[in-house]
Amino acid sequence: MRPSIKQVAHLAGVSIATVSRLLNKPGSVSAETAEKIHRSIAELGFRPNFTGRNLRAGNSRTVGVVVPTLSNTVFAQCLQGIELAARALDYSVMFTTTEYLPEDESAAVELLLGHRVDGVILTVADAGANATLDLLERERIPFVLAYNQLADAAADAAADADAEAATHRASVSVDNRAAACDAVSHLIGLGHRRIQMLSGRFNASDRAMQRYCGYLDAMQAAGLAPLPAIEVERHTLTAATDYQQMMADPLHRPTALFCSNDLLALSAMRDLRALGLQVPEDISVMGFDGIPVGALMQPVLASVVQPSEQIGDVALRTLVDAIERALPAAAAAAAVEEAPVPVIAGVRHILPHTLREGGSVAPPAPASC
Amino acid sequence: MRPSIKQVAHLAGVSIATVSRLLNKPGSVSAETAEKIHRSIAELGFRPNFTGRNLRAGNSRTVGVVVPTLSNTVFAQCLQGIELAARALDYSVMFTTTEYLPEDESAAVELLLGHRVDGVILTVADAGANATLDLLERERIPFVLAYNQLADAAADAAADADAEAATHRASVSVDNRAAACDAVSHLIGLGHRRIQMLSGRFNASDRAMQRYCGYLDAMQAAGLAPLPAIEVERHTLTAATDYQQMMADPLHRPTALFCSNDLLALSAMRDLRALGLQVPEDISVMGFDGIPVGALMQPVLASVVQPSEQIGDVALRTLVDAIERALPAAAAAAAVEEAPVPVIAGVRHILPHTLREGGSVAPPAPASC
DNA sequence: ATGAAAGCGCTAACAC
DNA sequence: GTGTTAGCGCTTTCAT
Repeated sequence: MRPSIKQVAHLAGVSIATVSRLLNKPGSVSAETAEKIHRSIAELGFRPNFTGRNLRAGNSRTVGVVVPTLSNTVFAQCLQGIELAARALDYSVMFTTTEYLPEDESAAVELLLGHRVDGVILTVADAGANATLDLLERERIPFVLAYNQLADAAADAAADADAEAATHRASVSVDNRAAACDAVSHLIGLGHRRIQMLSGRFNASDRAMQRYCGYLDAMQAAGLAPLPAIEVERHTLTAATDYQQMMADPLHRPTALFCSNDLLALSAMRDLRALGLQVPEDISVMGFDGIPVGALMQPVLASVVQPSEQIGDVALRTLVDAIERALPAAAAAAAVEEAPVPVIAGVRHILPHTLREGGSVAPPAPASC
Repeated sequence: MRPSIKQVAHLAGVSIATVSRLLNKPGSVSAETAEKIHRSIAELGFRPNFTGRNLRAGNSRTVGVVVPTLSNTVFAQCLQGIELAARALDYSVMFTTTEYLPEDESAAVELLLGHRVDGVILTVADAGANATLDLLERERIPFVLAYNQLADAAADAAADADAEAATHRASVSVDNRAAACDAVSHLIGLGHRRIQMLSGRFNASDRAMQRYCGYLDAMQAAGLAPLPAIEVERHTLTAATDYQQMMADPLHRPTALFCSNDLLALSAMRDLRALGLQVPEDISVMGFDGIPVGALMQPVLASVVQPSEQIGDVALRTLVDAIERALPAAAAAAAVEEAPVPVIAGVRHILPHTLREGGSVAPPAPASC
């Protein structure tokens, strides 16, 4: 076994309480005993065991993170932001993936709960009706959604009583609908009229639907006929033959594609090339996410840039805020035998998005208009 | 406070030991008590507290992961592989980043050690002489290196006594030197003779140096004059004016660039375009890593493909092997008052690399030969 | 300033 | 099959 506070105390000839005190508030022990203890610690190579500390304290200074996958740069960057911020605040990060499987969301959270994380940051398939979030709420574990964008309080109030709870939930995201609307409006401004949205599965990502709404907003505002979105699985279109046929027809082919994420946009560009189409000459492609490699490509992928690392950073700081605000509250509540309310009251961070212009987007060819 | 095994026992009218038994080996309690206990668990929403379990058991079923950054897809994929494998084996993952700062490596590991992780997977700047690895070894915490490639046992034996220790260390990687040699040989086979290596800082990544050695191997085997590598910071070359001058000169300009990683290759291609050079017509570019987006680009980025997710998978399984092999050993050793040896004896996994051909590489223009 | 002791949640002997 | 008890490493009253 590794040396514990006990061996240190023994070697230094003091009680374990004194060692603990030195570790926590060094001011409260005399200089000479401190000296002795420090020597013992060094000699034994003692390192405080967080497990013991956590058990005693009832908190772990650890947050759990649940994202769909790390294959999408967006989530990797977000996790990066979370980790950086966590380290700065002296928190540790326990990390899990769901592979976009809603049933894995609960399993992941259950595991984190078993580890007694102090809070959770997650990106779920659908933040609207989500058993995992209900679980978190029931357990009164602070959590913050990343990328999932909660409906605003006004909308909630108009809805039924269930929505009430959602009002208290926290999320950090861009305004997906407005951002998508901006992107599509940009295409319209360039002269495009037949704009097709290509989207990840709506049931795998509520953002996809929000972005489609933004597409509808822009089309309708311009008096254009919106098209139904094409939902695509696994970022490859090669199997979608109906889609290929549409693209093959120069008369009905859209002049611009708006993709619900950059991976999709990149794959689409690859597929379009395979079909013999040039971007942007034959068709423009606009992405969403603004992943860094998009800017290295030729042509540069035009895209809505989300501040992913910042989303992680803000999510973590919001979460820690809630955790630490809950601490005194919990103590007070315990005194009156009442459940604490560590849920985060309606913090809906909307971070600014930007439009990255790029060579993948250009005015439509005159013939197409 | 959350319900503990104690409240469950009380509500069910049994002792805490019985509850614990039901949780661990359900066979050992009678059907009716099991029923009662299950009801109490459900009623209270009880969830076993790993902290208590870990404190008692002395292990945490948690592994620590330390990588330089998540901004590089390679590490994100690796972490993905680790997480998947960990979940399958019922382990949790605690994750940290070093931002390529060697001094952060130790800090990260110290923190993980405080959490009493059962083992660590890490990618360090330099696996050769590394205080962090020495610490891990001293603490007898199993660890596995990912991407860092340990020198082989034969080389160690020839070296001094210090190298002995390294023999027992585990690593999972491709054969960086051979892979780089393959890549450069491919370029040579295409007719290139002036091949320039562009590399990340040697002191930030020992792989960079190993890959440079592979470059040297290939050049020398072909009887060509190797060029010193150009070390580049932060994946952008715009500041390196001497480099720009070299590129501007069509006579002395290399006909091919071999980059120590794909991000660098992509940045280089962007910079070459800015200089008015065409890839591959004016110059070929070969990368290393085989990040997925490379295959979506036009031209496709030719690259050495590392199986990053598999590296993570193998690293985790190797680690867990070592952890669980160490358990009985530790118990036995404790009996005879001797230190256990959970270090992993010289497991050097070399995973196969492949060469992804792509349009970024072509034979040199006749004039350049 | 320091020590003694209780207890956080859990498991594993050891009784019965 | 079940209960009693000790103890994992730590913090924190409460004494002194």
